[in-house]
Amino acid sequence: MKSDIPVTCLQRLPVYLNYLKSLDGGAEYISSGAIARALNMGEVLVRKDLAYTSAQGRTRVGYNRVELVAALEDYLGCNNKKNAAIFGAGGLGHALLSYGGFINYGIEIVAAFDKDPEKIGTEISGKPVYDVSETKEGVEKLGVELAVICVPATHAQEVADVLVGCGVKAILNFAPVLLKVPEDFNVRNIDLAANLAILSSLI
Amino acid sequence: MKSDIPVTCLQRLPVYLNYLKSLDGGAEYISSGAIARALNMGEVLVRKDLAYTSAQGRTRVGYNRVELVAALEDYLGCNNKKNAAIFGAGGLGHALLSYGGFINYGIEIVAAFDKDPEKIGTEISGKPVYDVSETKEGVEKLGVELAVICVPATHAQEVADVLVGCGVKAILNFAPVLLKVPEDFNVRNIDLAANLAILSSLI
DNA sequence: TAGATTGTTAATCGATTAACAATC
DNA sequence: TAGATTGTTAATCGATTAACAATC
Repeated sequence: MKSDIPVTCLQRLPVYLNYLKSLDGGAEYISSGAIARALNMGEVLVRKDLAYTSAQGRTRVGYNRVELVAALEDYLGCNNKKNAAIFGAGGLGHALLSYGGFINYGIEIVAAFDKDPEKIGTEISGKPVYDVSETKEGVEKLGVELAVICVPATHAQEVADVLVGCGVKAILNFAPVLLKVPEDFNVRNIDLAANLAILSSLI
Repeated sequence: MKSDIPVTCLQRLPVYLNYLKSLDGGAEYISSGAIARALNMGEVLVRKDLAYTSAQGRTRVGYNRVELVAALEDYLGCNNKKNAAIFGAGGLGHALLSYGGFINYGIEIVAAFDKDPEKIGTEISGKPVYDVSETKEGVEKLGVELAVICVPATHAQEVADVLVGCGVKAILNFAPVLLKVPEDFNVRNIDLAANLAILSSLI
C-alpha cells in the first residue's frame, strides 16, 4: 500500500518517532528545523519525510508534537496490532522474546518455534515454544503475520520456505544468508556480525 | 583509511563474503555475473564493489573464489584481530556474548560491562562481567576498540560519553536513541523493534 | 508588517546501470 | 578465432538539497 515511499525514508520514520517521544512533556510545537538540528540532518528532508505521513505542519509554528507522533505511529502501523513469532529460540531468539520494544509499534511476539525437544512445550518470557515442524498450524492458529528468523544460517532457508507458504507476510532475518523468497515477499536482513565488522573496517 | 568507499558498498561486502563462503568446495572460479544472479543484483555493481578490495578478476574466467574470499576478508579486517566489549548484559547483551559469528570477522568479544551487582564479577559464556563504572580502566586494560551498546535507551548516551573518552573507536548501538558523539567517531545504529516495524508497515 | 516556517518545484549530487574497449 | 568476461567511462536514475512562493 505504501509502496511509493522510498525505503531509505521509511527507515528514518522510527528515528523521528523515537526523538519526538523523548521530548515528552516539552513544547507543544516543534519545527522541522529543530528536528533536523537534533538529528543532524537537513530540514527539507525532514519535511519531505514527514509529508509521507498524515502530519500537517503549521506555517510559522511547526508541527504539533503530539499530532506528529500520532501521525508517525499511524503510518508505521503502531495502532494496528500484528502478531509476530520467533523462529529459533537460541540466545538471540530468547533475547527477542523478552524484548519489550516491539509493542511500541503494535507488534506482539506471540510464540517461538524451535526444533529442540528440550525447549518445545516450555515457555520463554511467558511465550510458548512450539515445534518448528508445526509451523504452519501454529502460524495459522495464532494469526502470525511477521516472522523473525534466528535459526543458524544452515536452516534459515528451509524455515523461510515454510513461512512463505503459510500466510506469513514478512520476515526479519538474522541469519547471514540471502533468503530466496518470491519477488513481492518482504525480507529485511540484519547480520549482527557484519554490522560490527563494518565498523571494524572503518577504524 | 577507507573513507572513500561508499557505506552502501561497504555494507554489501559481507554479503558477498557470506555467499562465497557458502560455496566452499565448489568451482575454483566464479564470475561477477554468477554472483550477481545468486544475490539478485547487477553484475557491474558486483565488479565495482569487488574492485574496492584487492581482488583481481581474470578476463574470461572470473575471480578465483579462494582469492576473492581472502581479498574480502582482508578488506574487512578479518585478519586483524580486534577486541570488542558489550555494554549491558541484559537479554540482548547476553545473546551477543554467546554469539559465535563475530570471530569470522576477527572480532573477539572479551568482556561485558553492567551495573547490576548480581552480574558484576560473574561470567557469561566465559566472558567476565565488569562494573560499568570501571569502563575506562577495563577498556584500556583489555584493549577494547569496539563497543556494543545494549543498555536501555535512557542510559545509552552516558555510556557513549564514557566510551568516546577512553580509546574506543566505534560503537554499535542497539538503543533506540541517537547518540551524540564527535563528528569523526563511528556509530552504527540497529533498532530491532524499528526494523520489524518497517516490515510491518509494508504489509 | 516583518519574520518564521511550511510545502513544492527545480537543481545537484551520488550511486547504479549501460555501453564498450581490452583481454585471453 | 569467437566468445566470455573484466574493468572503465558515460548515461541514467533516484535521493537529497537548494530555492522560493505561500502563509500566518
